[in-house]
Amino acid sequence: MWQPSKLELERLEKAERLQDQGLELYPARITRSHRIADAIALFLRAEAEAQVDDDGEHNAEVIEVTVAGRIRRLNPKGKVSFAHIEDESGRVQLFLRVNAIGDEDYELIRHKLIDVDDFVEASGPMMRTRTGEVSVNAAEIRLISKALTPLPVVKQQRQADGTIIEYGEFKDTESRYRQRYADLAVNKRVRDIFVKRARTIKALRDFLDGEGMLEVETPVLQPLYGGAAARPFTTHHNQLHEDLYLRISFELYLKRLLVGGYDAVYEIGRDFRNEGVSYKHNTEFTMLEFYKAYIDYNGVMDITERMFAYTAEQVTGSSEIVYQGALIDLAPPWKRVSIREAAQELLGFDYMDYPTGEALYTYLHSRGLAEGLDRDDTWGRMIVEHILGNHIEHRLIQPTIIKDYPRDMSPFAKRIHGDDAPADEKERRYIESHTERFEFFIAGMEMGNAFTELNDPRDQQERFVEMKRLYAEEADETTPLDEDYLRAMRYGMPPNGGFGSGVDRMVMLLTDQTSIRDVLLYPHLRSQQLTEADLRGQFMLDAAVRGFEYRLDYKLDGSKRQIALLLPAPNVGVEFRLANALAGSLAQLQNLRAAFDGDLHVLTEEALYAIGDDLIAVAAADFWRSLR
RNA sequence: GGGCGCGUGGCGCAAUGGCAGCGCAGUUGACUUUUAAUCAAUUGGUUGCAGGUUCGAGUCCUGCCGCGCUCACCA
Repeated sequence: MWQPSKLELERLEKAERLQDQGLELYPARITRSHRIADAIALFLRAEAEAQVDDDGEHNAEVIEVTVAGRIRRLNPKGKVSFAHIEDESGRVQLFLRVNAIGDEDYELIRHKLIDVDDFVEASGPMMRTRTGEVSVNAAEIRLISKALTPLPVVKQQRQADGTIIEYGEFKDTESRYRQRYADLAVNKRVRDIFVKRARTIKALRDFLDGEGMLEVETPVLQPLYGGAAARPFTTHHNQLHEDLYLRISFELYLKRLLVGGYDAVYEIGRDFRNEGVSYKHNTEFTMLEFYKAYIDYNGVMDITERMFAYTAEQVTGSSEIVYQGALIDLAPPWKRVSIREAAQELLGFDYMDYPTGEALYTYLHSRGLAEGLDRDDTWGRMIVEHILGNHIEHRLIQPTIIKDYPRDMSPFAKRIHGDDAPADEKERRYIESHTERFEFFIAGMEMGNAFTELNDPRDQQERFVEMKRLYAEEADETTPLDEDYLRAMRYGMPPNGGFGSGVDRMVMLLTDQTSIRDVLLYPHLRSQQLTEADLRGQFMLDAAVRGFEYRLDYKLDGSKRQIALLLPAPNVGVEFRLANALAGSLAQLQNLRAAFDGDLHVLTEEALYAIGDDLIAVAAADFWRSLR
């Protein structure tokens, strides 16, 4: 239960005073006529169209408005005051003159019964103040929602060139994430990020719809998980007595739909992976996947390039974006190279010359490139995770498609299909051991993954088995073999190309953010340790639920290193002292609270001094019962 | 999970082991064109939690909690 701070108590008192004056603090209806930005635009237009008459006076049309918003700046003065209010569209100044709004309302402003952070509604004609700022010359002002907790203080100074300097910025990352509402309320640029996020997703939908793809929704709760290599979250359906998994990808469900007769489907939704978090990983994240029949991965590459360029244009106005100071051009065509070519180009060797894990490790080691590499890794993993992941990925700033992945890393991708079988032994081995898969990288970050999808059920079954054999020992739970998926494929699946991409990373790119947490409204954080205030609140809640009106408090007795719990209750008149307790140990306070429900015998106050910490809970429980 | 760093009034930050301070916000008063308004006075902190060393701990040590960065993990 809420324990008001000093600042909050002050505001509560103001709220009571306002109520005593007969004001409604939270009215149900307001009468806004214009968004703030629209009001300003109307005024500027009227001003521009104004005629200059014979006396040299401007005859601009009078723009009467009623605007509403949160007070973000308040400058109360003796007889004339100023406030800035803000709605989603923008900010406008209120010009508040005692003559115009009347003594009674003016007093509310002058003595700050209406505070910064409150929502108000103001009516009057638009005007310019002497310094030229467009303002509402308020004839009326009305409180429409009282803020009892003040927002973090952020002051802004607008420079002559329009830039805004902030003072006392709200920037503690933990507080910002835990109280995102306060972050958003105070930091306009944070609000802007999520506007762009919404636009990104809308642009992606528009694009894919335009490509003739059908948007579908597939299960989040799945009896089997698959389509990616990640540990899932497990949950349980009570009535069905069945364990279920939160999906780690949409892949297998979407491809079943191609069997069903749709030519192209896509889904934008949440995936959940029970893995570590990082600047580019969150436990739940937004995924985009599409599958389109009758194209291969080259076709997917074309769509990818156009989709990213289109989305960037819709969101930022240009397919050229700036990310962390680097100019990045998303317009097609992008550079397309195989992993093999990229390694040749950037690292100067052909990994096909080292065709086993052992040989490759030995070579990389001799080049000094083996740091962090596990010599027992498979050949394919060394190439993808180590060579690409550790030595190439971070260099790929401009959009780059890296294609043709080792087969054992790509269980849902078709083998490379060349026009002719190469005569050369090495090239033949290359084609046999690689698949038509590509990943693409922008700003040194993996942005997505795509294949020419495997549609041969016999081959697919083999791959499932192969994966199990290769990775069984290290997988905590081996990726399950999905028999139903194989059955679907046996009915006949059209040749198709598939695509998957993390939408959050795309938003990072388009909003110039370096952490995925800054593009998620509510990034996952560990639960907070209970604070004193929380626990007191819990006690009070218990009290309220049980119908007692009393206050619980405790303080440290410094000399004895003891804590005292004072439980004064009106009509009971008991002041109880628990000694030797806990000394602030929250865990023990919690036990104490839990014990209120216990069935325990009565102890006297004197006895409390004699007993150890653990028994304090017992005593507290008895005290509680004595009140009942 | 490993390494490094951080945690001090509502917010932003100080404090060679020696009286816990400053700015903003708040409170009271003044001010009829302010805009980080200004001026005067003023309230508010058991320094994340628990131990330890010390005459003395915000500061040093140990453990825990939380956050950030980084490494590992993420076919």
